[in-house]
Amino acid sequence: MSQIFALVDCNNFYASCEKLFAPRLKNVPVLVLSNNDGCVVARSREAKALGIKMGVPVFKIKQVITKHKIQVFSSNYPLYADMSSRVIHTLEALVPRVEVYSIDEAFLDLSGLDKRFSLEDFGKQVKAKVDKDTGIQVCVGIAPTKTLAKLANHGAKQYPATGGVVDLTARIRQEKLMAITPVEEVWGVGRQLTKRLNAMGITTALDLAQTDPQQIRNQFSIVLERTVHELNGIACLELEEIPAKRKQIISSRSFGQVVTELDGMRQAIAQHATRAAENLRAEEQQAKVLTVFIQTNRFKTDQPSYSNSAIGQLPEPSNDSRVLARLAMQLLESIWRDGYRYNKGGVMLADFYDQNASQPSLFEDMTKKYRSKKLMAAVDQINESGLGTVTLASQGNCNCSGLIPMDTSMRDNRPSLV
DNA sequence: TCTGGGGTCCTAGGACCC
DNA sequence: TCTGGGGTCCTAGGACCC
Repeated sequence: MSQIFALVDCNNFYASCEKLFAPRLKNVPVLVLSNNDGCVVARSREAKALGIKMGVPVFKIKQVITKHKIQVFSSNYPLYADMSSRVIHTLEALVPRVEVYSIDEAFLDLSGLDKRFSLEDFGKQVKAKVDKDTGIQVCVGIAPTKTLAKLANHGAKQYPATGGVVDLTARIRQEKLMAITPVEEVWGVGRQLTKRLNAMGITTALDLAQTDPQQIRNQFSIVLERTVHELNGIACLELEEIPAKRKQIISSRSFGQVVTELDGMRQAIAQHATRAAENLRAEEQQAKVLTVFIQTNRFKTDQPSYSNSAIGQLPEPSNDSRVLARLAMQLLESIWRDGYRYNKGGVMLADFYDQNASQPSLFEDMTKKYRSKKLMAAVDQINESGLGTVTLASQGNCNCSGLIPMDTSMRDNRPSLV
């Protein structure tokens, strides 16, 4: 049986979330900014119409913001995550198989849908139900492959006459849409590939679909070859209901203020190590490899630049904040150089092991391990309870040792941006 | 003054083994 | 005398995604 996928994508998600809770923002251009309010990461329909581009630094569009009285918001991830789960909840009540692809997108499996219904009608029902339940507007793209469903969704967004739903199950419709869609809009084709494809005379999605897959594989990669197949209705990507375990966890951030002293950097890095460890424990995993990196502002060409990273291995996999923070501190010492103006730093964890299936090594102290687990569980519970916050002394704000309260600025569990 | 923060997969090349 | 070649693992870097 051939498959049918639907891609449901929330319109201007973060901006829409902000609008939901402020009726005064109806028909008003809205922007949502990245951490530290650096870049634009979401624009309402009205803001897009003013020509504001995704990812642009705010300071470059100050005048436009003032002139058009654009409403600007710092990002509020807990809100977006909450709205996202409400949307997903609605979708899961409508179809049996849902893949949560990102905070504002989900693939649905429509293969088993009753053939008496038109797919387009079903798409409209989905759209109406999400609107009714959550107030969020979505577009729906329907097609026999994920890549075509993405394309259908793009069409639904691009052309208002579609009513926000495009059914691309018929080949003739696929070709019609592909012929008028630039190749860079295809899922998996980014800036670099676009340059190379254009140079070969491939400018539309249809051009790409009609190129020999073997040639694409030879000149590019197996990834782009799969894209060609998918554009031709041959599914290479399956619906993935159960998210794969993460293989890497990163905690990093641009600093609000430039850091010039090792002490300040120690606090920041300890904080990142702790946050990464929290995320690791939430996954019930342990890490064996930790990387620390620090860098100066790459946009400032008038001051000396420096960026470096150091990788360390633990003798045993761990998700104990204290163990990971200690290693992070050692690694930081090894790459720290005085005399630079640092604006970013972070911690990466890798080489994961299942916390519940780990083999104790010959020399491992099981009592210590058990205590560590109990302590970390208690810390996480307190931190989640909202009763207060417990942290490591190295994270700053106190000169005592052991576990202490800290400020909450970095405690949010932020999902990835759109 | 002011430029995000996560993730994934693939490939190429080197080390090493037999 | 004969100095190969295939497999695997690891890593760095590049490309993509949201």
